[in-house]
Amino acid sequence: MYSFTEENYLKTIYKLSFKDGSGVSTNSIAENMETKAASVTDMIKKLSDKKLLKYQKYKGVNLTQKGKDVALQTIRKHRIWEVFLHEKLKFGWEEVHEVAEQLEHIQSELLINKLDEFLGYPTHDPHGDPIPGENGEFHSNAFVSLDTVEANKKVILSGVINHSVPFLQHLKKIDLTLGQKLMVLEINEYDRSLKLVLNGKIEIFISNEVAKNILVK
Amino acid sequence: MYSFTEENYLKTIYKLSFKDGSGVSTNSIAENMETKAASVTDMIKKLSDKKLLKYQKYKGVNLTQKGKDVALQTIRKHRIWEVFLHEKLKFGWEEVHEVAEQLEHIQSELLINKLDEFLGYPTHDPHGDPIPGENGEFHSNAFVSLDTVEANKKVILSGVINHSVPFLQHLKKIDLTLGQKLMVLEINEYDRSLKLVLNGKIEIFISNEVAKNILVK
DNA sequence: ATATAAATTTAGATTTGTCTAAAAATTATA
DNA sequence: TATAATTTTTAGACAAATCTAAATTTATAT
Repeated sequence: MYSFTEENYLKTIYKLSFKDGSGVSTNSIAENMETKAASVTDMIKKLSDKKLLKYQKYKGVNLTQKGKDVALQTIRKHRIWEVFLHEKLKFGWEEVHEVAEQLEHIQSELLINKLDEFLGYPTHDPHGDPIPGENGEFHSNAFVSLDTVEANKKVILSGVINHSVPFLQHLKKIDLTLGQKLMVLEINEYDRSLKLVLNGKIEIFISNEVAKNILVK
Repeated sequence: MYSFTEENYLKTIYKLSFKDGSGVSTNSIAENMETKAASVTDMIKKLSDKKLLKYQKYKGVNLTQKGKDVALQTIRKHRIWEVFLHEKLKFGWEEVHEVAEQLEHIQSELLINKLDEFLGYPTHDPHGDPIPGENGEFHSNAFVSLDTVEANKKVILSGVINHSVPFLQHLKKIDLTLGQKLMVLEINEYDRSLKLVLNGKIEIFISNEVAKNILVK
């Protein structure tokens, strides 16, 4: 239906429309896709012709409903594959993204629906991001970042903001994983670093930088 | 490493080298890949430049060891994915091929090895075709076609020669599946059609045309 | 308000894989 | 063996996605 490249553009524009607001700029897309602005302009014209987005010269782009649907289905496929890689094939959560970037473009409705069923209809991927439903519905999860949690409150690690491999590796190293029960024991006023208790046992320290990028509920 | 298209050419040439013998012809490749002879000539030059095959104008092609390796790894991936689709996602054996044609091009050594482990290192795909090992080793299975089996001999359905969807659907319809225990009860001299016993219970009739395309051990 | 900087688009070229039509080589046939 | 038929290759073109360099538009700063 849509090419590998078209799906990637739509996915990127969809994500940027939250970060950048409406009217996503050519340069912003180019940076995110690691390509040149001229290439983006070309592709935008193509996607505009296909009614996947609205485009006015020099004014940036906005996805149409059709464009959003394609983006959401691609994101859905990506996240379902991530769950498969993590839960069934035991990939680390820092390893799933790269392979899912390829798998998300496999074209087969049947495949993704059967995979979804096989995995027990997961609602979140291994980074805590919600998985859109078949019709694009989102279970928006009201997570808060760990640096806003008050002391002595018990929470569950439910997601990350920073998805980079080094960050995820660091969390793995200090034994922080999704679903982990934890409690903020102490907040250092000076640098807003935290002392945490994991599973009511081990105590660890984390910087504010790390806390800001962890989501809990 | 190699493109989707390059892998498909190598896979096709590899298979044709058994059917057609050495010096696989341009036309033969074109027919099998549903493309034109001129396109094949172009691609052959490219693959030859990359030392994946030996090519002499008007004389057909032969894969180099490097070319065979790529073909075998692609076939390995294809068949492992077929096992996954059939065993875990409950795809019918007539449905697995099409999706596996896409999945076989996902580039990740780690993925295919972890998937292989997850599936318990299968040796054959859902059509009974052997799965090459990581180093391209084949467990060549000495199956025989059902039309050569003598009466009253117990055998196990171990593969098919015809891989077409209609044929596989027909076998499904008459309850013949891989691993099925069966015995030839009677061979009709006139048309060489067979009466079979399945699992020592049900009796069915099959034509010689069907029997020729079933492999047993 | 005008000059300068930054962002965006256009023009023209490149790569990959494909095609059609024509030419050349090979094989089959009379 | 000469001619016909078939196969294969070449030449030239096209679509998708990309790029560089130049031109144009918009934003910013004095």
